[in-house]
Amino acid sequence: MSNSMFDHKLSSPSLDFQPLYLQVADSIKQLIVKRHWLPGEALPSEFRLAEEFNVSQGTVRKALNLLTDNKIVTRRQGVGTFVSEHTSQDALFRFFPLQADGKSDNSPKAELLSVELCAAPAEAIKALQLNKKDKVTKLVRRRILDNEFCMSETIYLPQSYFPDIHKSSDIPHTLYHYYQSKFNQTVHKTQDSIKAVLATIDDAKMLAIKAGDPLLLVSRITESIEGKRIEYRLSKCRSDHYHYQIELD
Amino acid sequence: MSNSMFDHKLSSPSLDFQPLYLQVADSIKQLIVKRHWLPGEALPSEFRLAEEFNVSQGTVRKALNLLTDNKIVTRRQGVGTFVSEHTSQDALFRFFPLQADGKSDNSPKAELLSVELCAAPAEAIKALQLNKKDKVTKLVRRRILDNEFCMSETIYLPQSYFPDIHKSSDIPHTLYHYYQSKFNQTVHKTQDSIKAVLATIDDAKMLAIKAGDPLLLVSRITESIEGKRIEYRLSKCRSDHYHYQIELD
DNA sequence: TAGTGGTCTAGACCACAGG
DNA sequence: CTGTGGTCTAGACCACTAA
Repeated sequence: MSNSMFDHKLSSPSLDFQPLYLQVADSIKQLIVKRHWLPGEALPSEFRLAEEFNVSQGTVRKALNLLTDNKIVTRRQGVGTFVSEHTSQDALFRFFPLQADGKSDNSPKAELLSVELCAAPAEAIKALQLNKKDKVTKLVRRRILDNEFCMSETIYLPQSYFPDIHKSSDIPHTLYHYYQSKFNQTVHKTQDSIKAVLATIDDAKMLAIKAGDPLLLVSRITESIEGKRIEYRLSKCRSDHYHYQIELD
Repeated sequence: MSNSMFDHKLSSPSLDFQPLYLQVADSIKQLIVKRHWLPGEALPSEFRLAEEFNVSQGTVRKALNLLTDNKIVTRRQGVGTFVSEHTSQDALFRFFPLQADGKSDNSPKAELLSVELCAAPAEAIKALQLNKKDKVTKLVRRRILDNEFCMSETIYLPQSYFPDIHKSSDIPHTLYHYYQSKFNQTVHKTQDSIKAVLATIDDAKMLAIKAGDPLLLVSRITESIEGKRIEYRLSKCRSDHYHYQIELD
C-alpha cells in the first residue's frame, strides 16, 4: 500500500494541479511507455490499481476509460484491460484510408524496394523536426491492393528512434506493428496532408500507369504515443480505382 | 415527478435492453431534434434533469457527457449545458478540411453562382438514397480563400428536407448554420471520398487555372443528427496552394 | 452569493468470460 | 464458481461564472 512503485507520480505540489484521474491516466501511460506492461499484456484490475495509486476504483475507471478513448488500452468485460497492440489484422485499416472503389475487403500488401541510411532531405528535416546533420533510414515500397499497384511510398525514419533498422533483413509489410514490437515506437496518430499531382515518368513506371495521370500525394507525419514524430511518409496513390476515405464529425 | 413529459421514453420492456444512461441520452437527443430546446439554448441542470427522468444525477451526467462527445451539446462549467449550434465562427472549420499551404487564418468565403430545382442525377440518387423521381435543389458555388478561387462546389439537397430552398433569396455562405436555423437539419457527420482528377475546360474557367491541372475531387455525403442523408456535395479543389488536411488516431 | 458543471468517494448490483 | 469490467446510486466537496 505504501511505498508502491506507483506512488511517486501522484500528489503534485498544488501548482499546475491536474485532476486525480488525469494524473493516474498519465502515470499508467508512462508505465506502458516504459514497458512495465508490454503490448498485449493485461493490466491489473481496477481494484488492484486503485490500491496501488491510493485512489478510489471510480477514479481508476475514469482514467482507464480515457486511455481507452485514446486507444492506448482496450478493455473487455469479464476479461480485463490490455495494452493496445498493432496486430496485423486488427489495426491494418486504422491508419490506411485508401479504399478500392468497389467493395473489397482484401488486405493491402507491400513490396519493399529499397532500404538505405542517408542524410535527411530538407523536407524530412522540417517534418520530423530534425537537426541538419541527422540521418534517416529511407524505405521505398510499392503497395498492392486487389492484385494491382495502388501506391508508392517513401518513408523516412529518424536514426535515433530506429537504430540500425537499415541493417534489418526481415522488415515485414505491417510496418506499424514492426515499429511497436521491435523499436518500442507505438504509432498513436497521424497528420495527413493531401494534394493532387501529375504522375512523373518515374511514378508511371512504378505504378504501371501513364505519365501525366492524376495522383493523390499524401504527406504523413506520424506521432508516437509519447508525442514524438517518428515517421515522415510520402505516398503517391492512383485514384482511378481507389479513393481516400475519411469521416468527419 | 410522476407523469412528466420525459417519463414515457424510459423503462423499456427488458427486451433489447439499453443501459439507463443511453436511454436518457437518446431521450434528450430526441427532445433536441423535436426542438423542445433550440440550438444555442440551455438545457435544465443535471439535478433538474435527474428529477425529470427519475434517475440519479450521475446517470444524467454520463448521458450528457456522451452527447458532449457527439458534439450534440456543449457544457461550460459554472454556466450550463447548451444545444450545439453551427455558429459562423465556431464551427466554420469543423467540416472544412482545406487549408492554405502557408499559415493563414482567413475564413473561406463563398460566391453563390446558381440555384435550381431539378431532377436528381443518378449519382445524387445513389448517394442520398432517393427514389428515381425525387427532386433536388442544386447549388453551384465558388469558394475563395486568401482572395483566390480555391474550389468549386456542386451541392444537391433533397426537396423533402429542404422544401422551397430554391425560392430563397437570402442563402448565406455559411450553409451548415443555415440548414440548422432555417430547415432544422443539423449537420452531424460527413463522409468524404477523395480522388485526384484533371481540370476540365469548365473547371479551368471556374477556378482561373489551366485545363489539365491536377485537382482534388471531394465527394461528400452529409448526415444529420438524426442519421438522415441531407446533402451530397462535389467539390473540386485546387491543390497547388492548398491541401486537404486530416488527423487520424 | 447562488447555481452550475467537475471531481472523488464508497458501495451495491449486474453482465460477461473462463476455469 | 470467481474475477473482471459495466452500471447506478447517493452524497460530499471543489471550481468556475455571473449577477
